Amino acid sequence: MTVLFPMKRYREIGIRLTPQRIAILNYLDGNKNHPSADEIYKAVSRKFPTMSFATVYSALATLRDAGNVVELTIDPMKKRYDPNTERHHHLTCVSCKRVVDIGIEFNIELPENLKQDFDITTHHIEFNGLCPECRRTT
Amino acid sequence: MTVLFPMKRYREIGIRLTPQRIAILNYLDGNKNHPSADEIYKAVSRKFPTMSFATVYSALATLRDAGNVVELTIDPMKKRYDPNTERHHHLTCVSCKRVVDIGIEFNIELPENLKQDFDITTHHIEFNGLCPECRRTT
DNA sequence: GTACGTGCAAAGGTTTTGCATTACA
DNA sequence: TGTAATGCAAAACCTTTGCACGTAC
Repeated sequence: MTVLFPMKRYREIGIRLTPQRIAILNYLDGNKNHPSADEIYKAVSRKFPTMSFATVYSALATLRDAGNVVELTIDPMKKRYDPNTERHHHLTCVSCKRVVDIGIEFNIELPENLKQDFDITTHHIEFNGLCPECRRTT
Repeated sequence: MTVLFPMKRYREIGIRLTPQRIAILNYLDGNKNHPSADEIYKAVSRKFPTMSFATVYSALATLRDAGNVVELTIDPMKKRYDPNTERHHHLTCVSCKRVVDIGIEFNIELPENLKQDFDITTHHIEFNGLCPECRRTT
């Protein structure tokens, strides 16, 4: 089991590195499944039977505030977490319901009158359609 | 109180027009506030004291399936409903938390290799920033 | 040592479900 | 009249909170 994330960096940010948080970070590192808090809890508590929901939620909130995970609002019923903090977009496959990364930078050109009215800092595109796997088998 | 939506159309679609549904449709018609099920319940039950949550939820699910309202997944804690079914985007104001329509058609140009991999049918852009009102007072 | 994280249980908020009753078409 | 919607209550989910205890720094 390799610690793939920069532990030193978390200390610098001021985040206390507890075994539970290390386990969560290890689980999330490179994870492309956009897991929910419950899925993270289930996975991590396999190796950490005493871990509680409250700890997962509080750890995720801390990591979110520190900018180390992104909270996704794609699923209507629960939050999902993405360790990839670089700007990217998501496709929800209407067939298998999976959430797939779309790592393309689109040129969202705002009309001048809109620029004058709104002060837009970020944007996130939610695509719906078929993922490559489902497209092949349909 | 005018019935502003095409009642005949709902009959044609096969949706039964109950007084409760008419009240919900009247409340939603032209509504730009993207209300939650709870807000819809509160507003409609003022005129309809016997109305229950279950009725609101089931009516909204029916209207969503019939394509008459859009279920928005912008708010992490609850679904919001939009009677505007034409394609448009949304800005969540980081200051007042309001959800504002962005009625601009952006040219989301998909790269060729992406087009070959994915079969994308729709997209929805979530903007974050300041709405015109909050921008003025900040 | 101290501030902060953890674990447990309980509560809060949103949505769904089961079932008897009511009413649209 | 028959099928579908309503109303009520309870349950199912997801998330948050309070508090005593434990631990990273």
